[in-house]
Amino acid sequence: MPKKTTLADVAERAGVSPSTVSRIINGTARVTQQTRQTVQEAIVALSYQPNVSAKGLVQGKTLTVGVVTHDLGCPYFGPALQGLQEALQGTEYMPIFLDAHWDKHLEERAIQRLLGRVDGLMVMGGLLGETRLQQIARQIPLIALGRSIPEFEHQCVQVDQYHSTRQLMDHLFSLGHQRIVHISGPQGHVDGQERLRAYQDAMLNEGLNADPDWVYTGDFQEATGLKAVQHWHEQHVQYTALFAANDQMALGARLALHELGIQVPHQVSLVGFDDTVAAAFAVPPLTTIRQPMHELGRRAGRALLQLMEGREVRLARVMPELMVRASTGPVPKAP
Amino acid sequence: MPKKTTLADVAERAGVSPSTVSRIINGTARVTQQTRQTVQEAIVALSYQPNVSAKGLVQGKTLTVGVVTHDLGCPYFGPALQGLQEALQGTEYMPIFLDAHWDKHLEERAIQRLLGRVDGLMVMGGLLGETRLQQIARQIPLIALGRSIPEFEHQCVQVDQYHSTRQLMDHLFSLGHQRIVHISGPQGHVDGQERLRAYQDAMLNEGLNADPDWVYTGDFQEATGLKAVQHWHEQHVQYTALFAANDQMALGARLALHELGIQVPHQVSLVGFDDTVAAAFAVPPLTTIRQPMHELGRRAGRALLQLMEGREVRLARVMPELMVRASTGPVPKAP
DNA sequence: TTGTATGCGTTATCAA
DNA sequence: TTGATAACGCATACAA
Repeated sequence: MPKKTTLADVAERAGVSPSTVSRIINGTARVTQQTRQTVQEAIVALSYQPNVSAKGLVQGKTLTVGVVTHDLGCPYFGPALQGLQEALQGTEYMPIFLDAHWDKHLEERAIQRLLGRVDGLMVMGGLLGETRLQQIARQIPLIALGRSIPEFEHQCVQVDQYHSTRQLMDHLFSLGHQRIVHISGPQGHVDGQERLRAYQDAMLNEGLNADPDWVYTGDFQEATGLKAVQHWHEQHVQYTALFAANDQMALGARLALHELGIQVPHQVSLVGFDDTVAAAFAVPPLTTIRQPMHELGRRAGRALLQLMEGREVRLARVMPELMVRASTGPVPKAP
Repeated sequence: MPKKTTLADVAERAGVSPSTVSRIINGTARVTQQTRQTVQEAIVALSYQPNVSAKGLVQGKTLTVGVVTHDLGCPYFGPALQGLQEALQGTEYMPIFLDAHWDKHLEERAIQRLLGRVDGLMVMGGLLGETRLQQIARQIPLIALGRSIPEFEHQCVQVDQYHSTRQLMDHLFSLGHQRIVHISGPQGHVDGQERLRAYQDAMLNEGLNADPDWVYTGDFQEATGLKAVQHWHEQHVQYTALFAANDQMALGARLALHELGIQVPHQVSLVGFDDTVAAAFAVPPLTTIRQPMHELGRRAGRALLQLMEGREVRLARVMPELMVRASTGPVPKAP
């Protein structure tokens, strides 16, 4: 194992002091063209790599940011992670990702481990309570994606869940649907609850008595969508449209409908939420709400950088877009 | 910003020396029950968090590992990332993920940035040449997932691409298929090339002249699967089975077939590779090769830990499993 | 414009 | 069993 080259090595080779090398690397002070040249060459010749630990220690930073997701493999967060990474491009920061497996305690533990190890934190979704998030926000630069933290709203990249869901419901109403069932998100999930509330309000507003049986509590996984449809089938629940709180469950439901020989959209219209890649390539392509996660991730990343520089951020709420595709159609005539 | 509590603070409060505190935290030496008790309390009371930079500096480690993927949002790698994370659970290591956007130069740059910043490296897939990987492996503990590095085979988590593809082809042959087209992976991708080679060998072995038009060069993205089918349609290429080099392209192809009114599997049988979640929930569910990515990620993570401890690793090749689902059926009788 | 000296928080070596 | 002390590699205040 060859001993790592340090600033001192470079300095020696270039015939200058370590501080000069440091200054050249960081652009902290002006130096003569001459010395700069010599030092640059020495850096290349020795293929010098600064030691992050030392740098971090002296600057009181770690040059990393922490990202807590529900599930690294989740198609919903993927683009957001990429966007974040793009934002970090060109900076000295690198992201550490940890997932919480949809478990509140694991989430807490992940954050606990991350604190004191990163300079900034990003929470994607998340089940943690608002008070806890407030505490964290006071402790460390924090950006939340898909959550609203009271007193820290400007540090939250928010997508309007409620109104876009209402828009989705209006789309179904306009097609004549009245018997609309819903697969919701898990209990603690804020966005999921918003979508549920919008569904309920929309039904109420349309004068449709929302049968409690029409809501099946899900967990955002494909398998649950499948189970929900089977459940309604066994209970002989009749419906002409199914709104799943995310695309993954919608696609699970879609498979179940297929297996039951129920045609989409001729017998049942199907809608999801998120617009994951799989939704666009489903058969038939899924009508859904497009959350521009890539862009949001990038925005969140930039905001986090600002926050870590001590600057203020003021993030605006995003209105997502309704993507009408082939999975929705007019309500069937004869039952 | 309250100044961070340090070892010294804890020591002062507990009335002992910093070294004692350090020893207690790391279990480096035996201490009396008495002092241990006092120190533990001080740690909790001050909610002390060790400074990773300082620790890293003195130990010559960074306590992080780097992971380079093609695409963080890719459904194929998600489970592997989770597995890796599980392996790191309970250790002091945390993962930094960087994606290379399927670009060789970005991959090189990502690795460059990671070197000197992490204690170990994991390359998932990747387009980098073997010689470069060898160089890297000599420099830093390296585990490759889905690649074989000459001289470092035992540091590679490998899945047998060739024989499993042959198995897949045999499945199609046994159903009577002869006109089998293939959407391949990108040029530089080793696994993709293996699958292509197996396809060609299988066809040859079956005495079927593999029309060069039957291979469409893809890039592992959904959209390409769609384009391939459109291309063959325009060229009036006739086929009864389509083998896509991964599930994502298979699902893209599946949508294109749907739009052309071609039934799966009644008119065309469809197979993919990887067994992503979306494949299992496709309509109809996709016949494919299951790569146990979660398990492989975990295995790779454990191996990396061993490597960083200076121990040897000896990873065995994995034989993936053929998942026969509803997207494949007997070759249609009349054309 | 450049060099010297100091300290960041921790672990490890050596005494006690 | 414990404490003092010396690194670790870098940035920076201060001196030249």
